[in-house]
Amino acid sequence: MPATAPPASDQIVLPLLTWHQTARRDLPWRRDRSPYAVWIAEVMLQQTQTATVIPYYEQWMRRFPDLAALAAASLDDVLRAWAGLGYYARPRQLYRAAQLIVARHAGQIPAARRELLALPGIGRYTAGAILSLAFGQREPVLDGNVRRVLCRLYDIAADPNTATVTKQLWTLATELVNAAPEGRPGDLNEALMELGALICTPRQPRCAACPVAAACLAHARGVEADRPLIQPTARPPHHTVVAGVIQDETGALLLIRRLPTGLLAGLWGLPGGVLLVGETMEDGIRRTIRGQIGVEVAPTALLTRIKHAYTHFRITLFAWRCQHTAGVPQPLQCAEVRWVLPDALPGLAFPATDARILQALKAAASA
DNA sequence: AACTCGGGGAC
DNA sequence: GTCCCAGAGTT
Repeated sequence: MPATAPPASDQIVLPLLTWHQTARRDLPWRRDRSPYAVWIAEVMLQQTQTATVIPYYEQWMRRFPDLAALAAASLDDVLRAWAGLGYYARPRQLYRAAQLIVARHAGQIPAARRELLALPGIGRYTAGAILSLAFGQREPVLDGNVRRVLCRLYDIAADPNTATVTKQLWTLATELVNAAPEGRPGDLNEALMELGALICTPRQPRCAACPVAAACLAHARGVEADRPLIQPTARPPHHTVVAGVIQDETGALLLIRRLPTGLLAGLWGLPGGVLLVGETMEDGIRRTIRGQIGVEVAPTALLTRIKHAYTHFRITLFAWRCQHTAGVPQPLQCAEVRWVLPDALPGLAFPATDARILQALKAAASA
């Protein structure tokens, strides 16, 4: 009997919990439901897929096994553990929050929604996840998975990212967690997310295996493939970026540390920048490096070319070997500049692009 | 409400 | 190539 009306919470909660008991994946952060473990995992999982997070999470928990270890670390340690995972405001906020928890909450992660939301990097979703998964509280979560699941179950035909629909979805998520049996709000929230990850997927949802297909309004209407409604997105701009690989006679590399705000904040990298329209790569290298660290260089040979997509633009990055011809490096448009021997590179946090250039350099040196 | 902020898995 | 992921903060 296909659904003809929006499902009642009771039609969803028990089938979902029963399904979840056997379908639930064994993920590293599910073996430890301590507030610290949940917090770290949830922040790492923000806009980041499970498979990407797993190795970072395991390494992080070895390096910073509890909140005291994180609070006692240096920001550089924290950024290095995060390097390559993206959205680098996250580790900075995690670190700041750890210090605040020590100062305000005697080192214990607070179990109150208001206090969690007051911490940097913890928004409505992450607060709900910590409160329900670690503390067993009846608080809802709404992430990308739950958003999609709810848009299908209730056949919400409007743009799901508007404020109106988002509010509606939070209300639905609240109703569902309120209908969970005593002591099961965390399981219910996890089951909703797990359903979105395993069954109610963005493309080709596995409705035949879905425990709540009978209650799903979009499925009954045959429109599950069109929920949630997607709106066309503009193509992001493209930039050409140049970077200089500058080595002195000892083999040391000239590296910069990025400013503490903005893109890739606080991470290390090669000097360089975005090419102007019509500018040659050689001119661009000389100009950007002069402005960034006040030295004159002469590009000699192209080392490698890398294509990379950021959130709002794409780049093609050309890394050139350069001769340092004049000037003492100084941090004009960066936080720091330093000559670094190859052995010391593992001690610095690099974004993915710079890590790839350094890998190419290492490969060329050993060839 | 619009914009910023990475990187990669899956198709 | 495209879509989108256990989102949060700023303007």
